[in-house]
Amino acid sequence: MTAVKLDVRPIEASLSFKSMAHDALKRAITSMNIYDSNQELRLDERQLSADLGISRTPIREALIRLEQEGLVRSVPRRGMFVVRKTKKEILEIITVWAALESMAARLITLQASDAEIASLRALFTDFETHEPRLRIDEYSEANIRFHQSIVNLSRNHALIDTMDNLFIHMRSIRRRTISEDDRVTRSIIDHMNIIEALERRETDRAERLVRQHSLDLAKHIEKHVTYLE
Amino acid sequence: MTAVKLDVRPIEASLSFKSMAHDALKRAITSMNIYDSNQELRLDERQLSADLGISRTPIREALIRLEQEGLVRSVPRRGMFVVRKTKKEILEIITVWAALESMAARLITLQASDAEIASLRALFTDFETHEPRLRIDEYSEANIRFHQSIVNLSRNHALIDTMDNLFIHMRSIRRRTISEDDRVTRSIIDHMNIIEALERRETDRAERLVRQHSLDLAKHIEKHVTYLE
DNA sequence: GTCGAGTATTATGTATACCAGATACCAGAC
DNA sequence: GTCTGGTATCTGGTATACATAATACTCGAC
Repeated sequence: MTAVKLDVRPIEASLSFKSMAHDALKRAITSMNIYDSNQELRLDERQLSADLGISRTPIREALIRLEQEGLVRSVPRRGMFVVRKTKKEILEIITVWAALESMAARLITLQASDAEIASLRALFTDFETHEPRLRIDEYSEANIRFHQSIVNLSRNHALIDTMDNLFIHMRSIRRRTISEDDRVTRSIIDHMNIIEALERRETDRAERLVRQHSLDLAKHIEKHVTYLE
Repeated sequence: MTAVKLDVRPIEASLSFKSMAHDALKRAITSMNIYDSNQELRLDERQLSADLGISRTPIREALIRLEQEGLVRSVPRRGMFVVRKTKKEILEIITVWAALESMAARLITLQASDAEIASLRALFTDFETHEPRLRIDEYSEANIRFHQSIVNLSRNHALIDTMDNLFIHMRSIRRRTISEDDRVTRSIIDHMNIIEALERRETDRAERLVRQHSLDLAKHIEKHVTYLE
């Protein structure tokens, strides 16, 4: 007697309240524009508990994860506060970003397939015929996808995970700065140069271009961004 | 009537059970040699609760932080397990390490004072007259301090924090590999070259040397380390 | 009206209770 | 003896209770 083999998949086991609360809070925090107001943004555990319909325990556990991710800060006996990054901190993050993404570029020239590199170019084909400045939101999204693709193509999970964490703090900034000055044109030129270097497997040049592209953003923010303290 | 100004410091407010449990567990995990046994290393919350003399709540919160740091992994409804990094994961971490430390070297050439750079050289003066291979433990510590100093001199807190996290997983590896082959001699030569480049403010060369030094460690581990799965 | 001490209230930190899933154990069928 | 299914126990996930620090409020002195 032999048992029938049913084609079933494992049940999604990660629906814990803790992780759901984490996702919900993360989304809520990243989508709110924390730099508009100047008030201290305290998170009331009981309030969140009521809003999400679960007890404080999983919410506290979610908040601790958010704290490690740098989205909130715990002040003992006072509560959790949404973190507002200072300009200095943003610049530091971009510097780390530059280090990691330029390493990703190195790895791509050494390990990625031609097809994978070609997929980067595909992200911008839409904008060859249309003026990107007229479709700034779309371009901004393509821009973000470009940078994430570079990281992902590195095939280095430690690097990908570390960048994900930094990315949280950068997304809003990138979207905001892309519409300033003539950064769109500059950005496209940079990207095309980077792709070219990757295609030609010019390891050092690809690394340098990616690093410089990020550090240029840092310079721009340092000089022009005023809404950070 | 004017109030007297007493010279008092803020009371250490971070003596929460949560943070104490975090420290205790972190120390316990990093000091145990997780690669000696092959068993699954599960952490029993109630056991820890009894051992530390506090309730499960702060222990769970400490474990969540450890999970974010990559020291333990939570399996839903099963518990927390001490993470054993695979060889592949260690190599990935070293690659990220290389990216960050080489960026730190860049920053040092651009921003650090001569005195700060000189302090790096001082770490090794003890070993100029004495044969380092005979004092391998001391040299290993100096070696670790050297790398940490480079990171710290970058003055970039985002970078420092990120590296701290990676460092947890590297300390045991570095100590173990330093005694193999003739890596000590190689290591000293590399370090001296790095310091020289920093002193001369040769940004690109310093960056390249630091990166290569780390990637060489990766190559060595890839080729010779067998105790990682 | 302003300041300050004392009190009430609120919210976090911790402990405990409870529930449901996971594991271990046991008994019966074959 | 081996396998299957049932049952007890254990353990993590969540809810709740409680204690103490932090805050808001009140009221009286001046």
